[in-house]
Amino acid sequence: MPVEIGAEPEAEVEDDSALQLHIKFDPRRQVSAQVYEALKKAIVSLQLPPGSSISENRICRHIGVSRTPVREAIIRLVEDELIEVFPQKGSFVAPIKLSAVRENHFSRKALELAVLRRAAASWSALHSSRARYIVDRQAAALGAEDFDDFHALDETFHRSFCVAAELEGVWSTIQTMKARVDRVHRLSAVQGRLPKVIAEHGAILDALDASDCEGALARLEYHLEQAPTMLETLIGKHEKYFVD
Amino acid sequence: MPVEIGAEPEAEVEDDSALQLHIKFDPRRQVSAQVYEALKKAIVSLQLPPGSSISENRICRHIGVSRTPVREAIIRLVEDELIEVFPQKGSFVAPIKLSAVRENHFSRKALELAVLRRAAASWSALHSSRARYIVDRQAAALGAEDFDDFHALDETFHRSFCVAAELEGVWSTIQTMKARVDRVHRLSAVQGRLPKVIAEHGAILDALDASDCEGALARLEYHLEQAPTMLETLIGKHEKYFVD
DNA sequence: CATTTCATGCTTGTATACTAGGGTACTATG
DNA sequence: CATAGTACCCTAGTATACAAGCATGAAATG
Repeated sequence: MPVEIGAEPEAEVEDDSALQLHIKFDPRRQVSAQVYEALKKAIVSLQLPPGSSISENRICRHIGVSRTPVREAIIRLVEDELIEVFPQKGSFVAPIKLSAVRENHFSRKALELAVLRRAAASWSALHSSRARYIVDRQAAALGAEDFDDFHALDETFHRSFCVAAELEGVWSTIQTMKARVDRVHRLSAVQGRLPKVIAEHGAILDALDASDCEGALARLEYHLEQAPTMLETLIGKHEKYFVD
Repeated sequence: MPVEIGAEPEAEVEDDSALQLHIKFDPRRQVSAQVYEALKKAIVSLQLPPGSSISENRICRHIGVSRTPVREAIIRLVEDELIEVFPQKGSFVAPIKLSAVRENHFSRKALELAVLRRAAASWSALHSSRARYIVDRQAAALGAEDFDDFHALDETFHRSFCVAAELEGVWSTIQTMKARVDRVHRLSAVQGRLPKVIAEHGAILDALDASDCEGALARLEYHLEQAPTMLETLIGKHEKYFVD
């Protein structure tokens, strides 16, 4: 049963404060889509930690819309395995399931490696310069301590391999699995690993530019393997967030 | 329009006849989930061919529920890329998008091969006997010309590798991509390929039983490559189902 | 004081009403 | 006859109302 995992049992106060879903509504777009994006962003960024109550009523009152678009956003987030709904009891941000993290990491690695193998076959100077530009901007974001931008550029970098392989649709699949493990990455972001990320990205591009396909694959695999290595320490520090 | 006063139900050319969604409702389960399953089955089996109108009103009248659960089912099917919604115009069964078929096939192959590599490492006699039992039942289904059962057992067979690899959660990812290409498989089911499917399944198991991991991978890749080879002829025969 | 019972307020699930926009067929006008 | 306008109906998007299940706690009973 989803007993509240609230780190603060004494926090009787409406945790509406945690609901800083700063939505600036664009009336031309669907409300449900905008709610979905705002909630997903808040969950993945751990602004809404695992176990948080996602009451349809609270949210729709908070942002000033009816329950229907909120419900539709929640349905999509359940599909993403980021929210769990218990009928007649409540909806909650899903805990980080270790088996799911393991399996999604496995899938993501398999897909990205397969994509990279194909991208390497048609790698060009244009692809290289575009990717290096992304890495440069990522370094700038790190210097400016703009971590949201850093993560956004990280996605752009990995996506660029899908573009080079002319398999851009595969990226959406990777992204779905990435979203299911990204909360772990956010937890590990404080460990000072970010400079290494930039170096590893550059190393992959070096191998691609040298037409060293196998080397690029090895370096990407190494890069992707870094996150799980520190999983145990993370579990210890944030035990409340995990299950299994 | 030539509106006759007589309101004969049969006077309508409504393709309601195509909506043979025989749902026997289980009141204990959510209506929306049951509608989702029924619609998905009808779409994947081509009972609702690409381009069919999925009017929320028609469907909810047809099965006797309100629009809400139908809407929620449609939302999930949009996520599956099986339905396209055009606001203020209508919702329709998505056409088979060639680029998406190509990319989902790529992803599925990458994932299944990665899973099989791990399954081979822990392959046992028990895994083998279970899988061979599935193939046997598949042969029986083919003999009985029970193609629905055949396809269900086909899924079970491929899933068994995920079970053996202890990556059962990966199956749901594979299944999502499989659903996006399964309509093509249904079109090709008439080509008399089904006996070959059984033989190829057996060949994979033979390699696994012989601890020939690379051989098993090659045979699975061959097996998965069979569907796309006949894609061009299918496009010719059912041109209006495809785009791109 | 302990235990049972019931009232109340929460939750999500479902039904229905309303809004705004697009498509089409008919009509009026030139 | 041709064309432009208009009215109607259909669509999905959103809002609101109602139903049913669960949790909590207070009150009544032993």
